[in-house]
Amino acid sequence: MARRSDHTREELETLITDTAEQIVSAEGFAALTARRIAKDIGYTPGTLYNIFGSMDGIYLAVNVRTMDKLLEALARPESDAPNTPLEERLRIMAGLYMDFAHENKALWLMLFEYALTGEIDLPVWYQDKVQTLFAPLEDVLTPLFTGKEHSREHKMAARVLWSSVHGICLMRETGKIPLISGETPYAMSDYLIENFIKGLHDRAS
Amino acid sequence: MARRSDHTREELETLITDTAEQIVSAEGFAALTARRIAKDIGYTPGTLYNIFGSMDGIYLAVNVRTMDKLLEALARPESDAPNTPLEERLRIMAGLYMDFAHENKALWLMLFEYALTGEIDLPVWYQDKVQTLFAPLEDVLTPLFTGKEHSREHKMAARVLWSSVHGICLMRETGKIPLISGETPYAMSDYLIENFIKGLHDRAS
DNA sequence: ACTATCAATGAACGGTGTTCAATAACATGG
DNA sequence: CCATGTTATTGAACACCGTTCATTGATAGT
Repeated sequence: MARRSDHTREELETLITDTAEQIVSAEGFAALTARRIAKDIGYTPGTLYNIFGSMDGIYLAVNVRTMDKLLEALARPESDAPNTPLEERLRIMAGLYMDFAHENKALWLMLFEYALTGEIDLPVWYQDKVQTLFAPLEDVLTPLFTGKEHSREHKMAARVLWSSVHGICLMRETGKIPLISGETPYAMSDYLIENFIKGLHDRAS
Repeated sequence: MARRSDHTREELETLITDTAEQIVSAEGFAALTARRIAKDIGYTPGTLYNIFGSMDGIYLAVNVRTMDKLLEALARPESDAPNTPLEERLRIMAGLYMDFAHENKALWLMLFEYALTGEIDLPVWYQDKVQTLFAPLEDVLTPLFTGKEHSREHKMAARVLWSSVHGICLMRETGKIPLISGETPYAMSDYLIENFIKGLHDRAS
């Protein structure tokens, strides 16, 4: 039996989450099992259930961490240089998103595999976390939507753009919806942003 | 033992696919197991493996059928009325897509759950089937891209629009990426199409 | 040192996809 | 009509899965 005070409850939480994250990164979501995590940390599955209640709890913990990393990636300074045109800021941000998804493929896919699989409602704190993902995009779009009467449209534009880039990203990472030969997802997202923003400007004038 | 000539091999194929489709429709992808299908059709799991080799084969068979039904739905006459402006045709088609996803939620989700889960490459005939899904959208966009030099852009526009509507649709059906309160996915897709097409027209002029 | 607490265990349960020797239903030739 | 060969079908078995829970044993308090 493992020494009872080898780790505090908090230490175990992060130890389990760390290990889970590493397994997914290296071998994909399918390799993430209770027995595997337990083996890697030198405990037994029961301990995972003391801490997280179920595998779902572990999935959520890993996903929250992935969202944090994603938010960090989107805040990279390139997109914050002053005097950068709005459209280019958007292109950079979309690029950062796609880069992140590509470099953290398994973790990024897990974000949505799990969301799709689960039939039960996600906890509110998790939903709130998801909401925060839109903030960087909304910030970039702010100049286009001054005035309170455009608040709804502002939110909508952010979500529409987000969904769209996400859809393109899914094409690339799953490889199931085939890209056009020779066409990069970056070109596709640029094309989308270019025309969508052009349309938005038309409205303003 | 079931009478050996109760069903031909072909009959068994469709019988299994039918049953699998029905189980997913009624109870979701998670309820689709080999033993369950076998029980429903009065055979044993082994028979499924004689016919489809593995559960993957059954997943693919169901998905192909779903894609066929989707293609059929997208070809509904509403979108073919003459003198309909291109933008409205697009809005209708996006609406038909979202309607289909909503009315066949479990089957539609299965299309992507499976694609995400599987690590192995999909068979070519399946990839070809996926390709056909873009055709209706490409057809609608044809007037915007006359001339051979725009062939690539034509394909790209279709895929970008498709991915985008798909992303919005995912928001709605999974409920994980929250929609704005009071904003329908239809409004979002309309907003996307309106501005994207406006941008495309700018280019032309 | 004794005791009460409780983290950790490991066996067990009912499920999964999958394999494969045995079987039984059929088709065929004598 | 029977014997034989073929093969679809079976069901037990394997290695896994998430999850539960009585038992155990390390710890902390007295």
